[in-house]
Amino acid sequence: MRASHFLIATLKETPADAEVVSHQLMLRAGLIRQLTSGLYTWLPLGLRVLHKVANIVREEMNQSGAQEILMPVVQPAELWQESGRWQQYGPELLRIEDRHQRPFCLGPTHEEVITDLVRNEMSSYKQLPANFYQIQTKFRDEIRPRFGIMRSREFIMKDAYSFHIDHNCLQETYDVMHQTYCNIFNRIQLDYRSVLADTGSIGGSGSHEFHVLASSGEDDIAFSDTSDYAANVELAEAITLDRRQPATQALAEIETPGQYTISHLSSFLNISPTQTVKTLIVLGEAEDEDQKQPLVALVIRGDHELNALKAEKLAGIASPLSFAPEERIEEELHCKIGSLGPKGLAINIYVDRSAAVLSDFVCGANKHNYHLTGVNWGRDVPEGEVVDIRNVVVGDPSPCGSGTLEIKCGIEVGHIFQLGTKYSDAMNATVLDENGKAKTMAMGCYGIGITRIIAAAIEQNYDDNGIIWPDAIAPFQIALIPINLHKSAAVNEQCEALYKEFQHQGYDVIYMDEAKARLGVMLADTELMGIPHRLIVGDRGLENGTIEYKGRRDTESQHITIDTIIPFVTTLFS
RNA sequence: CUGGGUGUAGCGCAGUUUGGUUAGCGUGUUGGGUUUGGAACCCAAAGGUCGUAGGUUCAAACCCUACCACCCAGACCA
Repeated sequence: MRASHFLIATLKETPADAEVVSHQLMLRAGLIRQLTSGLYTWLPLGLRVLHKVANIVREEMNQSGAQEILMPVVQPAELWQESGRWQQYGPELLRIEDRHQRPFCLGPTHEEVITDLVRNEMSSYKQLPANFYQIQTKFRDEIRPRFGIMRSREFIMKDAYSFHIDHNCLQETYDVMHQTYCNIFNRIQLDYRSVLADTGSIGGSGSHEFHVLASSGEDDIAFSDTSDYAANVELAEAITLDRRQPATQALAEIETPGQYTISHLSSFLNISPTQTVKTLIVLGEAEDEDQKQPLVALVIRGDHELNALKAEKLAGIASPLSFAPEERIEEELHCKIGSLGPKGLAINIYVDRSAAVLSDFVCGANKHNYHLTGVNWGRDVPEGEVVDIRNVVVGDPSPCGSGTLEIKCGIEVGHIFQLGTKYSDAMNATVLDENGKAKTMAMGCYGIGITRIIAAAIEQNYDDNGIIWPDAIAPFQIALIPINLHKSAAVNEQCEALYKEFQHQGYDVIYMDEAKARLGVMLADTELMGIPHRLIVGDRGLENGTIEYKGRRDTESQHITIDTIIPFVTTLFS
């Protein structure tokens, strides 16, 4: 590509409304422009990257045996009513009507459409397993789009859906997809982790997320420092190896005026927050629809955080988890929120494992402005049911049994699920089995955020001068930069020859062929755009028979003799 | 949705407190000239419904009212 025929839309200054690095650099390098909140136009440079990522995903998906299809963005409401999600989905689902006032939606995902297709087209177990995928635009009316392309409303996703006669077959495809995803992220050269994940409202039995590690990530990932174990903090099991010690103190009630938080309380008493517990009151499940939801107490160690996802899975606790209103606590427990404790509570009590091994601890006295010290389970307060309801913290023992946990931020770029029969049941998607009986197919679904990968790759690869693309997804592999093009016939001739040769050999080259462009501008632009390899052709070098090479991450240039430049470039990409 | 912030030239901003002639600066753009190994210099020029609508006033970018858009935090979210 000649720069004279290519929109180089670089910006010298950082646009004011971009906060995270990838968003800033995507705007500055001229990859995207914002149309309105959460909607972006892909400029020529950005689209090149998009295509490279999509092609890698496509190649690996094809390699895995999946078949590419393309489904509509606009979907009829009937299908969503059939699966029940027309009601379940909130305002995130953008609903529209056609000229006949027939209801449609913009697809945030395609389970319904694919299930409808497969139930119509597939009739025998002999056709299974089958895995269909598409690379296509999705629309989710996010409450708050942010971080540019990272969480936009419209985005491009690779989504695949597999169909199986039984769970074993599903597991096999799931494992193949897990490996395929590893292949994809390896090819793009991202620092990523596959982590155990929550299946969320989509249900099913198994799920992994793929996270690119970056400080701007919105998810927290816990890892073992000595094994491969990795899990989303939402899901990571919190283990305690401590044993409860025998009681040594007597129970005492002390006045603690104004001490309503753990940090205030522990500095007031000059103790560690790890010697305290906090009691959180949440809503339970009502026995009848018209009955009030009962209150349930959750007790965790003072320095720990409640994990809502774990808590709402416990028997008798309402999902989604919600804290009890203060009025109900005061009314029914006769105590304000800063002085709660497990002592004498006439409601169900769940105690986190780490809180359950404490002895001689401090907790609220259920009496405004009073706390108890020297508290011991069983002797002073009911034992409660011991469960895992807290977030893991750095230094916790890894649940895999090896090493301790570290926590890093991750950007979710892929997610694979075993759906089971949730959609095939609802939509009656069956095939005949070996006995000629109709059998509901088991399903898996597998997503990759194509556009999000681009932002994630930048978050992981940039410096003060701009983006540093991994070779596999760079918009151009090589920048060819002439010096004094308008004056030097030798430079012109050499560049044209090299440009033709690179094209002939199939390299993506951006030839900075604008006659009057200044060197500094060309260097700054190609660095900002993140072109991984750069060749400079100037009279000075040509006189010595050399061309200058510099890799985007290199600190020094190399002078390569002209007749070895092609083999030299070949070795760069081998 | 709640809270905070911002809307003035393509981009980054000043001017608004205390209303007053022709709305500025940097950068970018166009034309001309001098330059040419890291965003160069000189000259000239184009480019503005001051977010929108209404109001106050002799006079509004500036004061008042309503609305809209975008950004940030939270909540929410396969």
